[in-house]
Amino acid sequence: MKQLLENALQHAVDQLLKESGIEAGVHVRLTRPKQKEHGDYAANVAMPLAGCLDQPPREVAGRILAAVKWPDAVEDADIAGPGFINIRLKHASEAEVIKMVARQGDAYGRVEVSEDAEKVNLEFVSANPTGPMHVGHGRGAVVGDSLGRILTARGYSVHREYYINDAGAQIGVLASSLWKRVQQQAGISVELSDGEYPGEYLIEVARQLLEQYAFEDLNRMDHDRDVWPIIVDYAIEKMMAMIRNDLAALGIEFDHYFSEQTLHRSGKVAALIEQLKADDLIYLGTLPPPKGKEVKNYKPVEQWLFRTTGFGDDVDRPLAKKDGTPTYFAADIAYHVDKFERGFKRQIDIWGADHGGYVTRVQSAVKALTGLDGQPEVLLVQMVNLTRGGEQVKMSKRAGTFVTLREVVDEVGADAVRFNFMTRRIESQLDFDLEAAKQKSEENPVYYVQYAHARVCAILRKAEEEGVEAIEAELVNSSRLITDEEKSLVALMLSYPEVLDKAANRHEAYRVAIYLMDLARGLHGFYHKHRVISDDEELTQARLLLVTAVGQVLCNGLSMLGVSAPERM
RNA sequence: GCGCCUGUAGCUCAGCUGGAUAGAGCAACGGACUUCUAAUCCGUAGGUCGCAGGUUCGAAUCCUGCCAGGCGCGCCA
Repeated sequence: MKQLLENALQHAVDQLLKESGIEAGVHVRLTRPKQKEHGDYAANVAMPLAGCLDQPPREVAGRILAAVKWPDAVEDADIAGPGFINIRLKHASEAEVIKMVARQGDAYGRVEVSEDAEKVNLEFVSANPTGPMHVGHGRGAVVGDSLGRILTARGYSVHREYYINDAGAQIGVLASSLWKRVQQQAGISVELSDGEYPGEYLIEVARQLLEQYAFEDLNRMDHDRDVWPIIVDYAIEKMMAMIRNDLAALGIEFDHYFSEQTLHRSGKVAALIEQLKADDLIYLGTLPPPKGKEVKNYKPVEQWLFRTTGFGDDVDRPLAKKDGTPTYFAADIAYHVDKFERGFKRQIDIWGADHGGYVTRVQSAVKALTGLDGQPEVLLVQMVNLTRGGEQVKMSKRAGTFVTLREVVDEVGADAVRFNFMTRRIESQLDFDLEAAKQKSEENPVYYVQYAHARVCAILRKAEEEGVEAIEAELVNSSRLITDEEKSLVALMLSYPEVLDKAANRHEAYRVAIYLMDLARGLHGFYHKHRVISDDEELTQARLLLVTAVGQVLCNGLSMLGVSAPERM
């Protein structure tokens, strides 16, 4: 509908400009006014146009109105305020949305995936396989998963990937931590060193390892050549199993878990470095000491530096040590280039805010190597502060007092975790209160929305009990829906596809959550003011279809967030 | 010191590719269950949109400077 109106207006505007011999293109954009006296849609084109044409805005608006050919659904349009064009739709045609929802069901709001759908690689979570995920990872996971669902609904071909950092120093630390736990299990007295992973989860892993291998056998083998690979592989496998399991508890799955190791083993990282040398994109140099931050034992060291400054970065970035040992950055580039080679020209990465400093350098490198501009599109998700009853939950990785994502999901439930993480823009830090998340009030909006859905179901059950049989949707007289509450629900449902579209285009999945809270509010308000089932048969049928449609849209929206839509609460 | 993010009601947040009287919820106060679920609803009250300039017919929204908080700043990821 919005699109139709915009086209009609745009046509009139173009014509007007043509007549006046003005080249400048003015783009029509419609908004939904907050005040309903301002109509169903409003356009402000006359204002910017007034400047071009050197005429008062209201006069320009008049000329536009004279020239425009409205679609049938338009009741009337008038000029208001400083020069807004307010458009009113024939209400009956708006209310027909309830039939559209009935026809389309789960598909309402979605667009069909076409053959030539744009391929998008969506990388998220990518937590290091060195321990359990924390709530911060959870936020990224939920945001990424929901965005994936939304993009899919809006016709993109989405490929979900998890990048496993299973190479590098941290993996060595993980393995040595596990080895010590194994030794401890065997009764040998060793202490974890500073920096090794103290979490108890490794004790359990050590136990399992010893069920497969006798300690004596492990101890007899050559430590570096034979035992170490066993320990390393076992540790990574167990950590990833735990992570997948925890993600599954949130209803999150990936198409592909991409191993960093494979990039090294296949020689892609080494080849990348050679290529960069050949292209003169890297050079042996020394970086100045970082400013403002004390670096203990700073020593100027020669490294292979990537010329990212040529692509918009502040300083060149180290890619490998002098001896050629690659840094994680080299693997990271190889990974994104690999995505490109697999045909992904759109890459969306969801990272924690603490990785914000790496956006420019990765984009610079990707641009240098593939020519892609602004890829990957990185969404930085801000931190989560975990509180309980308003008190900060103290966490220390070192002390092992660490609240894991899994513990939080088990305590408050996946639906509450998911919805709460989606109610804020990713740019704002999020206070997640464990007590509030369990409470059943508007402070915990997930129940508010779910309750609205359950309430719809209750009405439909009641109708069935009373022997009221719903007639075919197309036969319903939707023009009976004339109260403010009904109109407001109709308008909200009409805007659902627009909300989804905006959420997809701007990568702002939280919009769906905010929308659902509005729709639920509309439903609750309607419920208290009007009865669905009454003696007026025609009205009953119209309202039954209305609430059925609301229930459907609530359900559709909740599915975008991976949250369930219960029929009873 | 530099970069990114944030600053809107007592609290948590929407509104931010400029538009009409800045919105919700919680908390406060007052009401609504013989009715399709009160996990709900209705009403009252609550604001120098961090501060100061600028651009514009019009600024919470864009630009600049400042203030405050978070994150980050080579050989970890």
